[in-house]
Amino acid sequence: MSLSNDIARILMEMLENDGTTEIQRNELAQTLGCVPSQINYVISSRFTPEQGYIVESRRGGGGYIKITRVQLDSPSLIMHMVNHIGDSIDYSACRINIMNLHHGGAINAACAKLLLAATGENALRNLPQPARDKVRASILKQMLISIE
Amino acid sequence: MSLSNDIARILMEMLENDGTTEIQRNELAQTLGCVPSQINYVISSRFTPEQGYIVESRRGGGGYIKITRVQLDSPSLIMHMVNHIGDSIDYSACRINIMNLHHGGAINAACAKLLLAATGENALRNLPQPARDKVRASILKQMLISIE
DNA sequence: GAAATCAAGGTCAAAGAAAGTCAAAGTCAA
DNA sequence: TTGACTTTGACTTTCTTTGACCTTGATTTC
Repeated sequence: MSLSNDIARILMEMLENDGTTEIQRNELAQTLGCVPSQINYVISSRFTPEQGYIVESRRGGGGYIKITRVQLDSPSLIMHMVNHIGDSIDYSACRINIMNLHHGGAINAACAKLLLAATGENALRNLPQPARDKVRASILKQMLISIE
Repeated sequence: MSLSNDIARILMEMLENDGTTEIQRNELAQTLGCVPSQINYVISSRFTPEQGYIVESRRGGGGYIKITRVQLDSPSLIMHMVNHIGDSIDYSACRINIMNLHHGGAINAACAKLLLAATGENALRNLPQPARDKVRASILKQMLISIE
């Protein structure tokens, strides 16, 4: 199998315990005998919000990469939505989706308000159009995945 | 873990009691086995006014460094922050501000998580740099305004 | 009492230690 | 044989560590 798949499998195993893991990129690359940026490739291709992961990192001395699997408890409306957003979404579709989540009981009113504010036309006003809907999709996904 | 994080943790512990502590820089550096200016680095990167600390010091014989956690008050803190964000903000300043609101009791944990997700580097990844920090500022303000 | 000395803390820039980005080159299946 | 996915490595950015030198306040000396 491919190197990327191996790395992905290893990361999955690390996540098995409590759904979270913290690695040193260079160290892991060393033990796997690959180039460090390969780790980034694996993460960006297989540990995305769509696949239910949150990734945080820090550079410099003592730096790290932390991966967290979100626990999809119920047949979650939220994950379903994350997977249907695609890489671009306009304001009205976004709004409708957020409302649906709210009415479906997946998110409360306060949360819905924040989602609407973050993805609204005002917030993204200074972006020209192809970019605006892309960023909106990205923000929406990151926010949804962060809701537990 | 990094030396700086250790020092920060130790200082936090010292603050736990009554929110204030007074250290001798050289002495602390000695017991930690680090160079004295490292203490300054930790303080200037993690105990700033932005993060809710006041630092006072005195040189010369009997010198000291005193750190005080400032008591953050009302949710009008939110409006104050909105007014001081400006039209551009980088990720680390943004994160510090959000944490600050959270620790000050102006927003709860769920809300803080959403703010962090919406303004994080992952969410804004596909924007090039001057735009990224501008959009971040815009999103942050819209979200904060929507809260109260 | 002024000058010298000692005892702190402050500043800054260079070097080091991570992680991130990007594009070129390789692979492989349809 | 083209297009998607992988692999690699050069270069960038961010955060940390270190040390040489500076400033300030207290104490001692003359």
